[in-house]
Amino acid sequence: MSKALASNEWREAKRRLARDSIVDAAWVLVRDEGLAALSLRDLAKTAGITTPTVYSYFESKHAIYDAMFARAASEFAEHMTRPYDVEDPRTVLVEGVRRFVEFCTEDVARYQLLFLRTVPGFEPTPDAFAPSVRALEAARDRLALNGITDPRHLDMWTAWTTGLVDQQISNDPGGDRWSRLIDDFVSMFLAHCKPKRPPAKRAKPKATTRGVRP
Amino acid sequence: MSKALASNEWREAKRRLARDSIVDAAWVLVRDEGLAALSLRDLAKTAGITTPTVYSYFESKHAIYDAMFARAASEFAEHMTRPYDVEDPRTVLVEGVRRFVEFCTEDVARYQLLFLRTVPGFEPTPDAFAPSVRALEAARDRLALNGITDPRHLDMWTAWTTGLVDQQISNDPGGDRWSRLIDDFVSMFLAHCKPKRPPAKRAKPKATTRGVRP
DNA sequence: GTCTATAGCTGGATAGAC
DNA sequence: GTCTATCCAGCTATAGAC
Repeated sequence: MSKALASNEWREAKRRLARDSIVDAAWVLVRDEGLAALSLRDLAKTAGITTPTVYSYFESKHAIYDAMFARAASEFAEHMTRPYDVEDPRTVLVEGVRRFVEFCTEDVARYQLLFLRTVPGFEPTPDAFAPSVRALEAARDRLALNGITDPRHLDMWTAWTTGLVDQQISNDPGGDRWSRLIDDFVSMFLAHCKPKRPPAKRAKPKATTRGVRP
Repeated sequence: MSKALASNEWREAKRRLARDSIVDAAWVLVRDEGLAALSLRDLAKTAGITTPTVYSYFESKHAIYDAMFARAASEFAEHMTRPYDVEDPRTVLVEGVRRFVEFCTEDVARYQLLFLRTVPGFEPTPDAFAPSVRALEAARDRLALNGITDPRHLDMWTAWTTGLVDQQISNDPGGDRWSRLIDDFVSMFLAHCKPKRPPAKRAKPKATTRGVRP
């Protein structure tokens, strides 16, 4: 019976690999055709299979977008929570934004799927979405490291970082007209939001934010 | 001959009206079907005509998007440059952001067309685009009123205002979780960017920005 | 699971009568 | 300018043989 189990595991693994390679192909396609231009015909062709075969791995086109979203979200979480090799809290903050901008600008299609919700009727499933929440929590931690725990301040943080990326991508793609403002922005933010004295320990500074981006 | 001329003008006016009513119908449709969901069949039906008739007013679907863009852009310019009934420079600034948020949140489809460029192969023509530039210049003026003329600061301004709108629409549609942060944001911005003393007159503070949003 | 073949639909755009 | 009728391309998804 252990043999049967092993065989099952083997099957599962193979299936996962096949699914992954379809998702690979999907990303290749959307990166140079645009997110909305994804068609199952092209996808099958790029993946080296046929359309019906795609349906034996995903039950619909939305399921494919969901798998793409899941991968993007976990890449995002991984990219943002990777250890920061600096000790100064302010530098950690700056580095976090830098990573965020880097992540978004290096693959605009991924940015669109993850943050802009531009696909017609698509909503990610909670499972696919989960890693994004982790990334937001990491941002909260980086702010807390600087003594910033007010949820309003976290909202201000997500607002300007998001806007920075947005302007960089929309109005100066490939350049650094906005990304070079990061340091200035962080100074402005800390000057306004950081308590002058190390704050007395508070009971439950836990914030209940619903937003997504770091 | 003056009679012939008048007749021509009449014809032109009638044609403009017909075009306008098609654009009306297009906006009605996209507002509750989504921007990408616009189809010429539905559009014709909503406008009370047939598909070929649409083509006698617009040479392609993109031309319709362009007309929609033109209207949105001029509404935007009008909304942002309407007289500000306050005298305090800071209040003008706050009021400007308020108007911007209001404009974007009151019609998300319009916001998407104007700022998010979410329609596949569509790029607005320069004519359609022109009013947006006017709105950006107005924002620059409002900042100058506060002694802020550094182009970098204008870029920071567009970044955070954009991000504020973006977060408000994406993560709290219909609410005020981000829009209520405007005043706080403006304080932060002025504290960091406003010169402490009225600045000596500079030679050519003229900025050369390419961005779009106020 | 994988294929060939195709159903079934919707899209943008056009021909040609009136 | 406006219609009826239609073309043709693209799409998602499925039936059925192997």
